[in-house]
Amino acid sequence: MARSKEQNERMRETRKEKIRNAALLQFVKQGLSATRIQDIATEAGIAQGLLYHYYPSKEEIFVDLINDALDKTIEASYSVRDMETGPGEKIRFALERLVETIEHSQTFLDTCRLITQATNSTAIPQQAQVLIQEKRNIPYQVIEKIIAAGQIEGTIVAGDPKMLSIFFWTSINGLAIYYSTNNNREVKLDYRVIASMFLIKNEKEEEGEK
Amino acid sequence: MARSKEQNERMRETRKEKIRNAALLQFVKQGLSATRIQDIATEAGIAQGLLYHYYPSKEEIFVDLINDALDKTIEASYSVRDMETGPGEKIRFALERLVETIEHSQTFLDTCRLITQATNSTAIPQQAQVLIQEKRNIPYQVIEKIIAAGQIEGTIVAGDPKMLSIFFWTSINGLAIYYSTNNNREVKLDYRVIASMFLIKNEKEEEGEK
DNA sequence: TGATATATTGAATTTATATTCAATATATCA
DNA sequence: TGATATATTGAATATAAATTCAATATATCA
Repeated sequence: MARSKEQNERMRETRKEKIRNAALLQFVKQGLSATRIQDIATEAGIAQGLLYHYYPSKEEIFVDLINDALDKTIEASYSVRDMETGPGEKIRFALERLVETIEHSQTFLDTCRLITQATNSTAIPQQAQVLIQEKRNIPYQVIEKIIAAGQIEGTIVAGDPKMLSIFFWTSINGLAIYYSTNNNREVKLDYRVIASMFLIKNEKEEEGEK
Repeated sequence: MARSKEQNERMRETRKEKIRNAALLQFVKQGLSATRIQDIATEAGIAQGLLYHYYPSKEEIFVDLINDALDKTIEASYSVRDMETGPGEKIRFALERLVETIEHSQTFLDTCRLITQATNSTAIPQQAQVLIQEKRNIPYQVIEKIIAAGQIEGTIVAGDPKMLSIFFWTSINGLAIYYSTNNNREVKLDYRVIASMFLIKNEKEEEGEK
């Protein structure tokens, strides 16, 4: 016998992650189809042959990445849902954090780009399509419920919660997509502009700003 | 001599347009790289060989399509700029029309998707990259100016006009991208939700709605 | 240290797609 | 109608990328 089983497993997983990171970079820049195995291998600093010891194809890497990306957005929406505050404050806080994240986290932008890319293409693996089908709507549903609760609470504007949830996520996603190619450091984003679509204006707070 | 020159030119242009339409459909569904010449030819109902009589490559078609798409969005923003109303009303009207168009025009959704795809990929022809560089920001600048004028007029909220213009277009684009794969007919979109990010609330109008 | 399992490479092969091209069809005008 | 230019096809060829594989390197444990 040579190496211990667990040690091997760990090394293997580390290397796979290195490959996934390299692939993510390339997929986000070029898209799945335009990315060649060679591109991923070069980015990861390995020979293309080695890649096949870890993944049978670039499509399999894509499936792993899409799964991770979808889980991340679902987790983020759950952490908002589980906050110990009222629904209005949840929406305010979530938008504040999301806008901040768009400005500062390249990983978040990559995640948004990958999901948008996958959602808008039929040229992706069957497995990825299934994952999107299963998971994509969860964040929309989570926000929809918070908005409905906020309307009862009296802190969120009237209107179909489904529609408001669509506006919530499409604004954030549109912004992330834009920022991923225009890292516009001259402009500081104010999340309260987006928040004003959802939150009923509080007279006192408005006074405070002036 | 066989056929008249002009007649030939017209026929040629008609056929080229048929090919462009087929290519647009495929590019929007699969992206540039995943679309094969054969896909476009089949969609257009011709043999692949014939395609080369009209375009030297799929990349050339893509450049034509991107140019058209960019010109369309620029034209749309100019028509808003040239309206005979105050800036606040321009923004309100533009959003009303844009949301309506998202709900009803597949062509508009395709245009948004194509531009987003091109803007978010380095795997597109050099020429397309140049066109995007040159033309992409024009609609942002047009809306920025209207917003700045609206702030002076007193109908548009305070805040960096550049930032507000980014929120304007990224919200619309995010919505269009979402709608192009989720033609959610159960939900009727209300443009006033987006408008509330930009327009100062008019007490009288609000009363009217209740 | 040597036996063994796994990692790693890059060239050889396979497969997919783009591109060319010879053959044929069709439309127009004299 | 026949001469001519252009349209059209699909098979032949070229090109690019994916995949395999034999050769070699490296790490671990007895």
